[in-house]
Amino acid sequence: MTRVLITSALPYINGIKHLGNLVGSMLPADVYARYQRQRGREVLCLCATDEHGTPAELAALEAGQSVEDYCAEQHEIQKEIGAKFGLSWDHWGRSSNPPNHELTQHFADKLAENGFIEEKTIAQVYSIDDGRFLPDRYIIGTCPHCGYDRARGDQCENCTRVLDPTDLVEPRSAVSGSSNLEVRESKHLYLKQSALVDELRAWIDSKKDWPPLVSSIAYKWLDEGLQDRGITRDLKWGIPVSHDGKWPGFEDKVFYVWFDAPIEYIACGKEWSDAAPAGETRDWKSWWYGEAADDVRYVQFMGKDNVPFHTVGFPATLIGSREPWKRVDVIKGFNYLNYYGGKYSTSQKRGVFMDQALDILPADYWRYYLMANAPEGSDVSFTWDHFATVVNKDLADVLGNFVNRILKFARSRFDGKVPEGGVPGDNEAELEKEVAVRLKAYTEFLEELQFRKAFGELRAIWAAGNEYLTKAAPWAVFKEDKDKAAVGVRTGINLIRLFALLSAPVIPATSDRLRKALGIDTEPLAWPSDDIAAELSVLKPGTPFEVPDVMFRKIEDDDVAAWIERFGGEPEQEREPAT
RNA sequence: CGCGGGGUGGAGCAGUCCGGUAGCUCGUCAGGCUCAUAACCUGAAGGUCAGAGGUUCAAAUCCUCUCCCCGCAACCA
Repeated sequence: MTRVLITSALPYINGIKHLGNLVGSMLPADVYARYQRQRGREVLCLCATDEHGTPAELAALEAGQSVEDYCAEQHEIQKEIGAKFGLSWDHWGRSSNPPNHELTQHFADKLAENGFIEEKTIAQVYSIDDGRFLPDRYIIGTCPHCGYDRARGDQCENCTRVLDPTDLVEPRSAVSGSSNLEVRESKHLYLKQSALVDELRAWIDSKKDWPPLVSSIAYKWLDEGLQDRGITRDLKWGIPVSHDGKWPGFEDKVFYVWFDAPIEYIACGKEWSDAAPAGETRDWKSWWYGEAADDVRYVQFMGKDNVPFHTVGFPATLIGSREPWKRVDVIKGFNYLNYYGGKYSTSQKRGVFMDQALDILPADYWRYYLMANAPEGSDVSFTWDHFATVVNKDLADVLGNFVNRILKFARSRFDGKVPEGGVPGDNEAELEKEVAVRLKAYTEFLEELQFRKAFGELRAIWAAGNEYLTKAAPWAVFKEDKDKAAVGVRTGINLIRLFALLSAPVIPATSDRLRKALGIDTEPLAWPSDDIAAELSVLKPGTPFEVPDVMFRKIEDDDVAAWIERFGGEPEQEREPAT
């Protein structure tokens, strides 16, 4: 049987992620993993914190902690929030853990053996007062073109011109503000991506089924000519370049975060193996290496900003190792979720972060909204109005209310048990037909990773339940034909079971509640067969059920107003004067 | 000419690869039902598919040009 290996772009350690990060990588990876598990496939879903790099060091500095303590703490915080969101990864790793050290150094060694590593000496800005080399963006000064006094060393945000740090007038450190800077020579390792262009192109050419967003970004990089890429940095926190007597002279350097972060996908597998409970054997290498991994289908999820590193950078590392490491089969890239058309901004208190979201409403509200409106085709704007509309209509009115209306009626007229009597007729046949068609489409869309369309079908299946109930109208036929009413109610309750199964990948907690109400929460969570008639008669007459509390509460106008107040909404627009 | 994505009824989107009377959700209006979270079901109104030109019996869909929005532009992750 095919095994499915799933990784999500690693969230950076620097603080709690916002909803854009969530919907672009971790959440779809989880939804897909849950779906595949439910299909009975063997799934390994991995994620980890990406902990190296300058921002981590600076965040630790600001927090007054050592970078080790800071990362350890943030790792746990993100773990907890991920769990609360129902993210069901099989292992939650750290790019700073020993397996990644070993593997990253291993890849560097292999690349060097195969002639893909080159040493170059480059000039970099060093801040004497900060005691560190500064990446371009951490140097600020006056733009020589437009005079903007807070231009960054890589680009002026005001006039958008690309800059070199040495272009800046009166440059200073963005860390301390110190202008005590100097240019120092520093020796670095470069990955000769240029030597791997043909192999990369041949590999990408073979991926006919990649989404346009992904292949176009990949080809763009290849077409523009791949530059060799520095894979080391002058930092203290990271994976040491010098090891086991290799790379003398690099004792003060670590690998660049973008070199070691994707390798953590593999190392995370090893962490997962190492963490196996007593009595359980986990073989990470069978997922990642050689012929043993031939039956593995590897799917990666990420935002579009990450695509180049996964289509070009990381594959170059794997190819250049000349070892048979598993390469990705399908990359699912996402556009951005914006907040009211603008970027999320922590400093301006605009946007919603994962912890705040859960503070407002349970995870399933967010999971459904985000996946049903995932930024697949283009960037998408989050607005509270839209969020409220989707939650109210789809979750509360269509799904939640369906559950409520059928169970309450069944409780008052049929004694809290699935009623017996009667045989399915035309209404049921029509329902089964529609559900069969939509289930097929839903399943195909999930396989194809087309989430918006998939959850459009799921919604339509929920709506078909209401449509059916209106036609069957058990409340109307109850007095003169109790058997007919029994068929309607029995079918309705079985629809709830079906909804619970089909909805589990996206709203797992709700699915649990529904299955608990029907007393089937201890059964394994399977995917329904295409025999809908059979699926709708699984719960036999006499089966007891409970009426759960309201499944989804409605979002009121007052809520929306309060959230806009709290998080910031649409920026005040200049109204055109009515002339 | 830096690269990519997008511009479809009031809002959000599908359809564009493989041309053939413009589809979905929300909103609006009307009707039905009254089991249910003022819910659900049915029907209707509303679009010259950013603009211009071209190919064709026929274009949202192919070609050319223009305009607008968003992202990226690789020592930021």
